[in-house]
Amino acid sequence: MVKKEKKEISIDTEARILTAAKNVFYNKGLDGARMQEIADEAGINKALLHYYFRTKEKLFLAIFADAFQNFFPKVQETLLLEIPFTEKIKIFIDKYLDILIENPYLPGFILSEINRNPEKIVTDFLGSWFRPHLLFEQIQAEMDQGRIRAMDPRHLLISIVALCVFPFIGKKFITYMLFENKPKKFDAFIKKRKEQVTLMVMNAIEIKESTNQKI
Amino acid sequence: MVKKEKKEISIDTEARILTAAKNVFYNKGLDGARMQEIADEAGINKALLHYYFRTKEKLFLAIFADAFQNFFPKVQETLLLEIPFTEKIKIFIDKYLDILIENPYLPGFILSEINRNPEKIVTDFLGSWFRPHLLFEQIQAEMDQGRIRAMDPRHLLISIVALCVFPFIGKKFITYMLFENKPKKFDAFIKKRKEQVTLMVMNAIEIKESTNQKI
DNA sequence: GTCTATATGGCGATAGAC
DNA sequence: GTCTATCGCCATATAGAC
Repeated sequence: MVKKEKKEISIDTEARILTAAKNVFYNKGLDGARMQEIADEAGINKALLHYYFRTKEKLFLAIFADAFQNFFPKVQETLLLEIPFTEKIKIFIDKYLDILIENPYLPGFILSEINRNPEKIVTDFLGSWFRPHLLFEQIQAEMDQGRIRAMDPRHLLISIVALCVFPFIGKKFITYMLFENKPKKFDAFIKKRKEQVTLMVMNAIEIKESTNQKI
Repeated sequence: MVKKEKKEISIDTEARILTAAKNVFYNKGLDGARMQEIADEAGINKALLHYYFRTKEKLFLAIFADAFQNFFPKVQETLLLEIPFTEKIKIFIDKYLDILIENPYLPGFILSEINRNPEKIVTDFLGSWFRPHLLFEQIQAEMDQGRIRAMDPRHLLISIVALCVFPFIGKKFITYMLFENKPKKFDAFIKKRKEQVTLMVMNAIEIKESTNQKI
């Protein structure tokens, strides 16, 4: 099963471990993953795993931290740009979906781990720099000036994230149920999703003069 | 920790086991759950667990099947009603969110288990009766008759589900980040979400005569 | 049905040769 | 750095008394 070809010099064992661990942890989660399986997939043995990363927990943390730090900063980046609000939303959706397309299983992984113990995740990874209220203040200002529909800013944020991220969280199931279990069909579907989400969000924040809005 | 008061006649051990198992499996997942913890929470011991449900796997399946069968039929029910389309959507969102409010951790539980092995879940639980194309046909008919905006029906379905279900999937994290870790604030927020989601979806399917829609 | 005690196996982790 | 062999624990599961 595992290709065994002996290497003259093992150049990047650590990299291969990380790749293998990523695969296994993403699919099985911390509890479901087995060090043996990671070792197999990396083409080495368990002992060597422990030589590089002393414990399973530490190996997992390396994977999680990497995933987390490659994800949230990129996402937040757009939100802090000093550009008109609707432009910002459009760019955000565009970039956010690009990131997700590149890392389709990342949200499910982060989410499942966050739900294990949110406090630890937040204090260890988010504590210092995640600033939703900066965004909320801008949204609030837009509403005060009557440029977008009045609503709880949190609804808007959650809705945007939901529309973007949900298809990936349920990717396997959705692919199975709606796309004959053919990932290519799912991917094609996702490509068209940017416009759909953008349109939906723009409609949601737009103020309709003709009707009496109830909030 | 566990209240030990000896019962004269153990009336409903099985029910207590199921309740305990549900709690533990919902929070820890199949791999993370411990039979000892379930036994403790049910106020019995491990041996008795195995007396009622021979294996951990079987106990888990009992919980999962129950969750699944209490969820999907209720959801699908509304979708098959013979009523005008926009009415249907509104009722669907209303009932769907009611179900979710009563079972906030159910979607995360089902989702994580589905992603473990989608084929098995689908063949064992969904195979026979889940009929998305019935809904899709109605959506298509509405679009053909020009009553709603033209789009891939799957985008619409996924968007509605996303808007409803996502806050619950990320409940712990969202509560922590946006509601000072106070579940009551999250609940209050969710109560207002029905209107938000309904409004958003209605705007999304509405045809605007004034503008040239690009799909 | 319910318990205590124990068997069995698997997994994370280490020892130690090379 | 990489391996083989093994330890020690913990979790599922069973045996058997009551």
